[in-house]
Amino acid sequence: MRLATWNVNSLAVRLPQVLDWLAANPVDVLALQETKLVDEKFPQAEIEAAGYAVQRYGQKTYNGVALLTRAAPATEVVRNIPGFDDEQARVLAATCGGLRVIGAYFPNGQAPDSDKFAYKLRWLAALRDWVQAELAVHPALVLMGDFNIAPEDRDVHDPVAWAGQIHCTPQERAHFQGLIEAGLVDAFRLFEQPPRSWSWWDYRNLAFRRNQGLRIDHILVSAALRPRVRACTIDKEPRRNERPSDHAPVIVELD
DNA sequence: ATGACTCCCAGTGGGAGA
Repeated sequence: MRLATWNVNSLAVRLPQVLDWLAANPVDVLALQETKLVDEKFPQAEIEAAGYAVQRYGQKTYNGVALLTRAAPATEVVRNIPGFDDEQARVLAATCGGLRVIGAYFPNGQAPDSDKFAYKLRWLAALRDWVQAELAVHPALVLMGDFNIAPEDRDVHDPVAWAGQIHCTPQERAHFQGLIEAGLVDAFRLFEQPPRSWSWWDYRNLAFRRNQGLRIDHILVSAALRPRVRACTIDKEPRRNERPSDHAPVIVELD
């Protein structure tokens, strides 16, 4: 079984790339972030024609998430974090193929002294509490998405320049560790990986060509799933496309 | 270096992303 997460930075723009990618990489579950589409405008027919069932939760202009599932239907669908009042469409959870899958677009936070950062920290605290409760009910759980957190300095192309900046603050990293302490493991770090592995590269300044990026897109699996993890990789190919997303897909393979 | 690029909704610019 293979699952993947990809921040597509507008599904309206990136739909052909998503369909191409799924044809070449027929994962069982694909979590999308930053679809930037209200549900009525979601390209459901095109994706269903590619063999995937669709769960989507979007809004105009910003945010928006989806879960595409092949073969196994998604059930017990939850939108956003229960009990956390949020006008922003950031989370879809569903049960699929015996797994509890949470796809999430974590808040960016903009700057450490901003209201948006305070919202990010509140959101992260609510997510942790909810994930803990979900783990008690669903031991086989995957949390994946655009975390907007670089967990360690080795996840940052220039840790000195990024020190204390958004994605790299001690508060954000402590929240990432909180998810680990809740019983999840970073699937990417279960394996030896190429040095300077990133999942996002700035559109500006030839950052992709120079391989200057951050690893902020993650797949976390529960302890019960850890023995089943066979591989976790970042697929840089779509970042080489014309008009690419600034993020690359991350893929996990389970027995 | 208050930059750079891309997307969106707007409306001939500006916010947001990361």
